[in-house]
Amino acid sequence: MKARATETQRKTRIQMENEERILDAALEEFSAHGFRGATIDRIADHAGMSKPNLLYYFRRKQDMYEALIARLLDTWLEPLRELNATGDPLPELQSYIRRKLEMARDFPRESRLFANEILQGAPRIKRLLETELKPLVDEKVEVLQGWMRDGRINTVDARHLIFSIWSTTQHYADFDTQVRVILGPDRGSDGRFEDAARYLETLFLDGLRPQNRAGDTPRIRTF
Amino acid sequence: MKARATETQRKTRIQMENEERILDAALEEFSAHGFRGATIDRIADHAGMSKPNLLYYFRRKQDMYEALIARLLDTWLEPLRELNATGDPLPELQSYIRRKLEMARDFPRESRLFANEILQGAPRIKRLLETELKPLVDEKVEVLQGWMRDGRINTVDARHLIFSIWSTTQHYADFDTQVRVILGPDRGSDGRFEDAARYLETLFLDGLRPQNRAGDTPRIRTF
DNA sequence: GAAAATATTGACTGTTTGATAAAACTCTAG
DNA sequence: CTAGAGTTTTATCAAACAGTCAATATTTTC
Repeated sequence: MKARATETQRKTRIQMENEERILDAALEEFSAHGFRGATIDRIADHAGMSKPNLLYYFRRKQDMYEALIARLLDTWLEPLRELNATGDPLPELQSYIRRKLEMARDFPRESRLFANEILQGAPRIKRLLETELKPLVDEKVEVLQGWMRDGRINTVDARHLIFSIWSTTQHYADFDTQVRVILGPDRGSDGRFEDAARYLETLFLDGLRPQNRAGDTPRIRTF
Repeated sequence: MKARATETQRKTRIQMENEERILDAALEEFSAHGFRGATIDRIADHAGMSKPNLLYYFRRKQDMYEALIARLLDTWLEPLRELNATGDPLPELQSYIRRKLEMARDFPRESRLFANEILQGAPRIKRLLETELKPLVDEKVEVLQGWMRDGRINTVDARHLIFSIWSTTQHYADFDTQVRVILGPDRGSDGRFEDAARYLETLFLDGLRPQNRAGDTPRIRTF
């Protein structure tokens, strides 16, 4: 057996296939039960593989978890990275929100994995948050504050603005169960996310105060 | 020994004290690790009590969990219950947001316990959500829609509005670790929550679009 | 203050869990 | 085809785990 750790990139077909299957199963379990709540047995089961066989590819439970976290964080920050300082502020923010919402729709397990980790105090990724997440946020906060100074968006606390975009969008992945209970079965997943996108657009652009700007047609009461 | 389950309410001093200590320790563990990740040993440790002694008061792990959930949900829904149909819409919503934010500040462990449960698919409280949470939300959605019909608040999807209030406020409890990393140590807990309250007020009332309503003084560019 | 009710403990059980060792099997490059 | 690398399985282990039980200690009640 060759040491897989040292020989970077020399991976068998079987190795690639199995690691993929394992990580998918691990994502399922970790995102549903957290690190401590997930078990190697269940992950192996879910991957259709014996436990020792799984442990041949990932020697420790934590190795799977770390592999998942590593590939996650990069994808996770991509939408924020794309926030373009030279673009128009409102459309930029709108498409940031849309991209985050799409990630919640398309990668709910990843979102829940991340939520689980933070919820439990981020013991395994706090360092990463400080070195990867914080600098990126600081950079984008500068961009937002520039827009505010120029009067191109309302003046608010930029960091809290980012928090509110994260929380509102990720809510649809992390609290999916609750969302379904409240919304009922009428509208499928696509409908839910369309409604959410429409709502969030209004919230972030205009808020809840009744809109009576110049140029608006007066609201008509229907009885 | 008398059966404690049948004789409702006849509780010893020691019983009340110990159940309190146990539930506090259980809250600590469950909120940090989820149901499966928490262990009776650690809860007993944290409560300064032997495991068999703890199990004398709560025969099964699940009993502690259910006791916590039961007392939680009622408190949790109180702010929404207080939303007053006959009040002024914007102040009513503002104080709902403020109350939710105060709960995130004062009961972060409860918030995380709830988040953990939902995150894991709410296997133990889905029924409760349907019988307690949904009807209340439906009732308040009516109130919000009434306000919208009367043009007293902007017209949006009322259910998603509620989601956004839940997610933005609970974020400060559930994602506390991440929030601290981003905000740094400069501002203490009180400052964080003051800033959050101020920001959320602006977001929900006015959104991000630059405010140029009649009566506003024109923004002055400073170079 | 003694009997009855309640509370606590130590020793234990069966099971699950993370992890290892070595034998057996399978694939693939030459 | 075959030798060796790569893969899978069987058997196993010690620790952690949920939960039980009977014996002991403490508190409450009369």
